[in-house]
Parts: sequence; C-alpha cells; structure tokens
Amino acid sequence: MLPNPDEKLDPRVKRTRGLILASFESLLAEKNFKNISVQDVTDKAQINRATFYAHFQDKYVLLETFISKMFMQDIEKRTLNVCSYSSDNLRNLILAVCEFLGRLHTSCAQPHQQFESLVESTIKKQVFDLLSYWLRKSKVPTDIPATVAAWAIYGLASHYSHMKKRPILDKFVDEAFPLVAVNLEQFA
Amino acid sequence: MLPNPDEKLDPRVKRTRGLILASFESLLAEKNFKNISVQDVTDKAQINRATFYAHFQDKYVLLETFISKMFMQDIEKRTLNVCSYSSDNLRNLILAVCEFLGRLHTSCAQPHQQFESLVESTIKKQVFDLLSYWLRKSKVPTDIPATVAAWAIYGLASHYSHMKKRPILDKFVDEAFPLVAVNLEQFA
DNA sequence: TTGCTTATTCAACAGATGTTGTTAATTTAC
DNA sequence: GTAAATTAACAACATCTGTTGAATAAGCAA
Repeated sequence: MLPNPDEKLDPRVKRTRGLILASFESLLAEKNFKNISVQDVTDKAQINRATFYAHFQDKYVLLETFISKMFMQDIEKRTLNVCSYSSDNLRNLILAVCEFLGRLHTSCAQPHQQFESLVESTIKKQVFDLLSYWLRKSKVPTDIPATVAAWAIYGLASHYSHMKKRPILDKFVDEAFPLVAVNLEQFA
Repeated sequence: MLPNPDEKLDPRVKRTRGLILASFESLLAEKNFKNISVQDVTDKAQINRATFYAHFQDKYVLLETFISKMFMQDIEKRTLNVCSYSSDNLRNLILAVCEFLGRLHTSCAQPHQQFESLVESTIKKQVFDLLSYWLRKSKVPTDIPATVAAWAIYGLASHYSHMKKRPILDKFVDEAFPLVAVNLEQFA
C-alpha cells in the first residue's frame, strides 16, 4: 500500500504508462467506459496497440490502475500521517472517499453499470488495505472490522454522492463518522 | 419488483430465453465468466448468435438477468409474504442473501473480479428495491435507510460467505439482524 | 565509446463482437 | 380463414481483441 514503487523505473516505461493513463483520462471525459476501445486509447496516446498489452492486461485493469492512482492522490492530499489509526485519519479517509466520488462523477461521462461496479470494488479494496494497515499491530484478527468499515465508508460516501440535495460535506461526515469509528476503536 | 412479467410472453421468446439462460448456467459451472463468449452460449443453446443480441444487450446484461432470476428463487423460497415489512421477512431476506452467495460460490467456477463486482451490484439493487417496496407506505423519504440497509445486508452476507470457518448460518444471522433492523423499524 | 539489456514498433493472425438487411415464421385483426 | 403486421432467426460485414515473431531503438553499465 504505502511504499511507492514508481521511482526507479525505466524512463521509457514511465513515459508510456503516463501517455496511456493521460489518454484514458481524457477519453473518459468524452465517452462511456464501455465504448472506449484499446484502439482509442493507443491512438490518442500515440503508441502501438501491442505496447498497451505489454503494460496492462486489458482495459479493465487499466481502469483499476487509473482509479487507484486517482484515489491515492485524494488520500495523500488529506491524510498527512497514514501510518497508524487516529480519529483524525479516519475522518479524513471518509472525506477523501466522498471527494473522490464527487470528482469522478464530474470528470467522467457516464454512468454505466459495469464502470460503477469496478470503481466500487477497487476503492473498497484500497480502503480495506489502508484500514488493515492501520490495525496491523492489533493481536486479534482484524479482517472483520476492516471489512465492515470499508463497506460502511464506501456505502456512506456513495450515498452522499448520489443525494439530490447534498448537505455540507463536513456536516455529513460528522454524522457518518461515529457509525464507522465504533467498529475500529476497540482494535486500534 | 414483485409482479412477475413472464406470463404473457410470446412462447418463442420464452423458449429462446430459457435456452440461453440454461446454456449460460451450465457454462458458468465449467469456466470463468471472462472466458465465456457469446458464441459459447449460443452454440450450447443451439440458436444463432444474432438471436442472442435480440434478447440481451451483451453478456454482462445476461449475467445480471441470470443473477436476478437465481436470487429471486431464493427470495421466494424464503419469504412467504413479500408485500410488507416484518421482522420475519427481514430475517429471511438476510438468510436468502447468505444462501444465494453460498450457492453461487459452489455452482460457479471462479472467482473473477469483474464477475464478483457485477453480482454484488445486481444483488444490492434487488435488495434495495425490495426494501423500498416494504417501506413505500412510509411518509418520509426512505431511500436513505434502504440504501444503508442494502449495503449492510450484502456486506454481512458477503463477509459470511468468505469466512474460513463459518459459524452456523442461523447463529450468524441472529447477530447480524439487529444491526440492520434498527435502521428500518423506525420507518416500517 | 562499446556492447548488453530491455522497451517499443510493426505486420499479421485467429477469434470474438456487435450491427444490418433479409428471410421465414408467428400473431393479430378483419 | 386469409391478409397484414410483427418479430425471431439468419448470414454477412466491418470492427475490435489479444498474441506472436522479428526488426528497431532507447537506456545503461563498464
């Protein structure tokens, strides 16, 4: 989760992946995920189609990677110290998920069932990993509270981002926070 | 949700769809969803591939339909009276989701990310629809508690079905039930 | 620089996808 | 009971997919 493995990469690889991701991002703003072909991505990125497959298994894996990176930015903007559980960190995590979904819904021309499903499970996994990381020092098994909390956090955020009349984000999180915290604080 | 629209259907349509669904079911037992092509489905169903597209947009929609139908069977086996909320109905709903996931995991040769994602959102939508239906008489807006409850129910069931050492199902549901019920009883 | 390693390109392939225009069968209405 | 309207079934098409093998180019270490 935490260590960023990007640094010591062949500059050609960095360049190519960057081009692919950027191309994909701009295509998502134009059209449905379903209607984006690998061809489209490589055309806009100005690389060969075979090169794409050297870096990503298929367009679904590309989406996962893209979503993960995008979400990571939101996380890192919010949580200064990601190393261990704190009530502040949790609060910021919830905020980050809400913000991420908001950002996603403005910057993508969807919605599409498959797309939403993949985003959902990608984020839930990231949140789960982060929570597990926070709870790793605990002596009891932590997968149950981490699972429950990951579901709760995403569910709350997703609900927030679909509300017609959204309350102030901070106010919303004030209400949501204790529902999640109670599951975690006994382990952290 | 409740009314079953199958009855007054062209017998040709019923036959064709039945063949497709049956073929798909047996293919899921053999291999990964990702590796099942529309060709495979229509070959086994002994219909033309184009006919498939007259009935389903693509194989993802087929999966949704299949999952919905399968889940509906579990629902109807359990809940004798689906018309309105009762504590018994809710308990049976939770049981039905747990049983469904169990059945799915034994009868399908997976797991695969995409597959799980689509199952998840399909079931969550069905549960949400049923809960909304139960709460429809309420005067206050019910989408919030229905959303939260749908997430909670699926999260609990999914967690149960992934536990290495599963407790007795009824015992598990006894614990899970109040967590969900508290959200609903104030509206029902 | 020289050579070694590895990334990218290109052409070509078999197979899968989704669409379209036509034919044949089934319903419906008279 | 027959004619007209509907629609399932089909064949053929252009496109997309994922992979392979060989040629080229970019990075890197000595």
